[in-house]
Amino acid sequence: MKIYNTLSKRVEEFVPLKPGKVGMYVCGITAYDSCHMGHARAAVAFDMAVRYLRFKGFEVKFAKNFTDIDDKIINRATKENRNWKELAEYYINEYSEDMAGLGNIKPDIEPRATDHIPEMIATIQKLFDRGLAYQTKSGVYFSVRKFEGYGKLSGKNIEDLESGARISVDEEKQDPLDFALWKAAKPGEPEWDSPWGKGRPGWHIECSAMSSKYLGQPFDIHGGGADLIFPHHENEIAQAEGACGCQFVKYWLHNGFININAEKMSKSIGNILTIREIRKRHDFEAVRYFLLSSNYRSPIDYTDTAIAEAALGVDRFYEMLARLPSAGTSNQEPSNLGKIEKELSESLKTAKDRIIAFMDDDLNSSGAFGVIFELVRQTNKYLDGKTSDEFTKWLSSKWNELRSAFTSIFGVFGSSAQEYHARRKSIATTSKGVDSALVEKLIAERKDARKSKDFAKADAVKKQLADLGVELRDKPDGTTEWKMK
RNA sequence: GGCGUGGUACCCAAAUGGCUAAGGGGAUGGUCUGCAAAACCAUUAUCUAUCGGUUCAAUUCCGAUCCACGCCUCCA
Repeated sequence: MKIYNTLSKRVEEFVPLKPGKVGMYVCGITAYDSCHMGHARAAVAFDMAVRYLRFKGFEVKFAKNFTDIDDKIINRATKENRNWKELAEYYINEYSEDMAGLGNIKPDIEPRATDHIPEMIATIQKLFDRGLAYQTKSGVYFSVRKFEGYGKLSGKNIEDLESGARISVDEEKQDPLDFALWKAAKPGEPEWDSPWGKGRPGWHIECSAMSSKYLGQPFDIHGGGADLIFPHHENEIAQAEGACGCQFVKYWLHNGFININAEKMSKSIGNILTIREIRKRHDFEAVRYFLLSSNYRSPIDYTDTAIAEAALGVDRFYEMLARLPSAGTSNQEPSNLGKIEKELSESLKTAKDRIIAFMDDDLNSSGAFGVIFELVRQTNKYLDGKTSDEFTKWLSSKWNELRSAFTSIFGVFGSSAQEYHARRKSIATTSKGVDSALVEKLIAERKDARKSKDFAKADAVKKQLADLGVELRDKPDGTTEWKMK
């Protein structure tokens, strides 16, 4: 399998450091506010990566951190007159709920910065020992110029960075590029003891210290949003490699950004879309399908229309699923197949390998979805024509097999059609304020009208329902199903 | 200014040095249906931003141009 490594800027063959095992660390959140679609995208992208690696048979140890001490947390806590620890705890819980709601698998380890102060202090001490750190009145800093190779991840060189006008000049620092390892305590702020006086850790040091602690050094994969490449990940490398004298991470993976209506999502524009807000309006499978329908490295544009279109794709899948008999499957492929069966059979047999081929090529999820939908069309085509019990049974069992693989890789298409429709209906009626009881009552009225062949009345009721956004489907057995358009 | 990414049909989005340029959504016509819905069939890119080059052959490789976007400051 191949993955794109930001460090080499090319797609590389993935070879773990220890055969069969993968250590993976992804930057989580700073717990000071509700999480937004950007967090959702990063989380889903790396969730897919972990799921796929496990699908391939790797034993994956997956860690994702929580930054629970930071300027932003302190500022917000002060502003809202809350305890900083309680605030962080609150948003960590919210994040965990959001992630579960999106169908992400919980990381094996979720280390928190404040639980690892001694590890960070030890790392900083090593940097002192190696002459890469120095102390000033405001704290301890990393001496960027003394670390050979600074800029290798982001492709920047020190001179370019130096000449950039946006670097703030701090009199205390020996060089404007130097960054804080330990911040000296300010009155009223949380503080810990250290060999350099009371204070708190800088932002970057936690990831270097915690990832190395749980995954060793070097470890296989480090992921995060593309915006973290510089300075965060660059600094992580400098600290970890500076302290250890060995390589930090073999493969660096970065997910692309999400825009909102073609605009960058930012607090100043005021277009932050939180995960919980989205989850009220859309089913998680639609959100996941949307996020996975383009390459994890490309920027994507969020619009409500885009999610609605993704939802139609998911609908299409479950419409097909509902047509397959759930009971009575067979592993025996019948012989004597017609042309349509033969074609379908061929596709069913090759689907898994085609999906794997796409995913092996830098996690090409969109290609993998294409395989599934091609199969959906062929399956529908078969079911529309002459069917045979034997073939249908075999078809069902092949789909079960495929679906279980697909679900384990992407975390979608794993519900039953009934579950899916119930969920979708509940979200749609709630978000649009439609009363299910009223809908049922109107459907009953229409049924009576149809029975007495009063089609004018039946259509009038139908129109009334359509105005509510309700779409009807008359089943052959005389019952009527409905869903929200 | 430095570094980087991308421009594929009405929209989203894969792929590829030559074979019908996936898939989803939309649109139009048809089959089915009391009417619909769903599903299926047909049509919807003689062509992959533009201009050059390499090649027997390029959308795919190289160069230039134009356009869009990201990072260089906290940020998924």
